[in-house]
Amino acid sequence: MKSSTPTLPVDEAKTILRSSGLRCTPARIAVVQSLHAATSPVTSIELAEQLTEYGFDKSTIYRSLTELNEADLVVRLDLGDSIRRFELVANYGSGLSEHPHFMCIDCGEVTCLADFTFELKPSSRKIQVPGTISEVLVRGQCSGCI
Amino acid sequence: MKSSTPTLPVDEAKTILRSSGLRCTPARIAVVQSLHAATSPVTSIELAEQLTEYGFDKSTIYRSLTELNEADLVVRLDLGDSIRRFELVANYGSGLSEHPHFMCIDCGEVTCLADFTFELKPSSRKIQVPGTISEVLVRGQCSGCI
DNA sequence: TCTTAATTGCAACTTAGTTGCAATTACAAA
DNA sequence: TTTGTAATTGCAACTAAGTTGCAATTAAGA
Repeated sequence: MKSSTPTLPVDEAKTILRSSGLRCTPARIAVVQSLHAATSPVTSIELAEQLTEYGFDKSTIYRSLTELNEADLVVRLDLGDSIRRFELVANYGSGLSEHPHFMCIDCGEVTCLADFTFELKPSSRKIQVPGTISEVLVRGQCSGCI
Repeated sequence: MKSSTPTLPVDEAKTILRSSGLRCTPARIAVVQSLHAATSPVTSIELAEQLTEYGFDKSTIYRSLTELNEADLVVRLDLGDSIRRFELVANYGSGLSEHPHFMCIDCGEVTCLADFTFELKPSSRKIQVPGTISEVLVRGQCSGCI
C-alpha cells in the first residue's frame, strides 16, 4: 500500500466525519486516515487486509466504506477489474473535483488523470451522449508495461 | 436478455470459430449465437443462466468466453459494476472497430457509443496520457434515470 | 474408421463481499 | 458526569461469481 503522505491527525479525521454527521468511531477514523495516506485509489481488499491487522473486522471496513461513500466523503470507483477502489474526496483539494482515471490492463496500476479533461465527440450533430457523465475510465497499457 | 437480431445460422457461427482455429463445439456455437443476438454487451451471468438452461455447464460457458476472448472473437468489457460483459467482435461490422461505452450507474444499462470519438486533453503540453488507450468507459445516469 | 488432443460436466473450491444478531459504544440530554 | 438509546461493531455463517482438477467424452485430421 502506497502511503507517502504523513498520517492525517485524528482530529482532522474526526472533523471530516462530523462534517457529514457521521459518528466518529475508531474504524471510520482508521479508514479515513488510510484513504488519506493513499496517493491513488485503494482497493477494498487492500484496505480490509490492512485494517484487519489492527483488529477491525472486515465487515466493519466494508460497512464503513459504504457509509463514507453514501455521505459523499469518499468516491467509489469501479475500474473494471471487478475490484472496488475508493478515494477520499478530501484528497481532491479545494477547487479540484473528480477526474478521469487510467488503469493499466496488465499491471493493474491506477493513475488519476487529474490534469486532463475529456471530451466525447459525436460523429454528427444529431446524436448526443445518452445521459449525464459522472465518471470516466480509460484503460490501456501503462508506459511501464508496453 | 435482448435478442432482436435473427439467430445466427450454425454454419456462420462455425465459420467464425474456425476463422480463429477454434474447434466447433456445441457450447461455443451457442455462445457465439447468443452474443450475436445481443444488441448490447451481455454479462457472463446472463449468458451462463441462459445457456445452462440448454444443458451446458456454467464452467463450460465461462471457459468458452475466455477462449473466444483470447482468440479475439469477443471483447471482454469490465464496465465497473464488478460484472463482466462480452461483445462479439463480428457485431462491430466490417470497418467499425472498438468504441467507447456508456453505463448507467442506476439501471446498469450499457450503451455502445459507436458514433463517438474520445479525446483526453492535457491541461498543459508537458503532460501526457501514461500509456496506450484500449478502452474507454463513461459512467453516469442515462436519460431514462435522470 | 481410428486416434488423440481438445473439450466437457461435475463437484468441490476460492474470493469478495453481505447479513443477522447480540454485545458494545458514541454522544446528546439530563 | 452520568445515563439512555440508537448507532455501530464483531462474529460467524452465508451468498454470488467465477475457477479448478479430473475422468469421461468428442471434434476433426490422418
